[in-house]
Amino acid sequence: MKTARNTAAKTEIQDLIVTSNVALSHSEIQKSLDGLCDRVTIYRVLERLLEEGTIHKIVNVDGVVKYAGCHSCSKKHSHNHIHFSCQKCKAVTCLEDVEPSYKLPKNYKVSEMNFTLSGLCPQCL
Amino acid sequence: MKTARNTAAKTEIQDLIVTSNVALSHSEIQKSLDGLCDRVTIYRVLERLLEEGTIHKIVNVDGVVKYAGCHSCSKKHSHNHIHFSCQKCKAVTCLEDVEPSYKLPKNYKVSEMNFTLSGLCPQCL
DNA sequence: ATTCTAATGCAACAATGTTGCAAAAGTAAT
DNA sequence: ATTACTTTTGCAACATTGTTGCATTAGAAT
Ligand SMILES: [Mn+2]
Ligand SMILES: [Mn+2]
Ligand SMILES: [Zn+2]
Ligand SMILES: [Zn+2]
Repeated sequence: MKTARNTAAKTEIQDLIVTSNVALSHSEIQKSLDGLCDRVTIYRVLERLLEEGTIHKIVNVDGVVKYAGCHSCSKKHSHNHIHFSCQKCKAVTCLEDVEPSYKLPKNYKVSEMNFTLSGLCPQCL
Repeated sequence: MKTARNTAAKTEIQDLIVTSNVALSHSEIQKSLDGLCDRVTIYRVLERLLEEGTIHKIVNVDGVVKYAGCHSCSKKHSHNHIHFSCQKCKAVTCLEDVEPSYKLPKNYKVSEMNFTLSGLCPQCL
C-alpha cells in the first residue's frame, strides 16, 4: 500500500491554496514559496492534492490553470459551481453558491463541468 | 486602413474549421494542412479569423485550445452556448441550442463565458 | 506593370508541463 | 537511536504550445 507523507512542500502549498480566497496558479505558488522547493515538486504536490480531493483545478478562459481549495468535496470531486475570472484584477474566484442549470438535447453522460464567466468582479466594477 | 487579403492558407484553414462538425486544435489543423504553411502562419490566421468573427475559440477542460465556426455571430462574438467534450472519442462539439441559466449573487459584469461539459457523447454512450 | 503593404517563413525565444533517475527524507519497526 | 523501506525531491533533459522580430513573398488596387 502507499502511505502518504507530510513534507514541508506539501504542507506549505496546501496551506497557501486553502487559505487563499482566490485561485492560485503554479507560477503564483512558486513565487510565494520563494525557492522552498523545485518547480517540478510543485507540479507533483498539486497532482497529489488533486487526487486527495483537497483542491480542485480550474482552467481559465485564457487557458491559465489555477487551483482552489475544495469545500464540499469528500474524496470524490463534485464541482457544479461557477468560477469568475476578473479581466481587470485577474482574480479567479469560486462562486460556490452559483449552480447553473441547462438541459442537454440528446443522450449525453456528463461527468465533469468547467464553467467560467469573465468580466468585472464587484471590487473592480 | 487595413485591407484583408485572401491567401491559400487562410482559405484552407477557414474551410477546414467551418466545414468540420467538431472543433479543431492547432495541431489537428497543422496535420490536415500537411505542410501547406508554417506553424506560425496557422496561429496568425486563426487570430485573424477570430477577429473577423468567422470562428470562435474554446478552451477545453484539459486546457487544449480548439476552434469552431461561428453561426450566429455577426462581427461581435456572442457565445452563450455550451460545449461538450467527449472523454472517449475526444471530440469537442458546439451545442448551439443549449443556453445555460444562472444567477450571480453580487455585482458582477459578465462579458464572456466558457462552459464546457465533459463525459460521453451520444456516439460513445 | 508598378506600387503598397498585408501576409508569410524562419529562427529564436518564453512559458508550461512531463519524465527518468539518483539522492534525500518521512515513517514505522527494531 | 538505528535500521529498513519507500515516498518524495532535485536536477537535467525534453516536449508542447504560443509569441516576436525581421527579411522576403505575394495580394490587390491603380
Ligand atoms: Mn471552484
Ligand atoms: Mn461553440
Ligand atoms: Zn476584479
Ligand atoms: Zn465521443
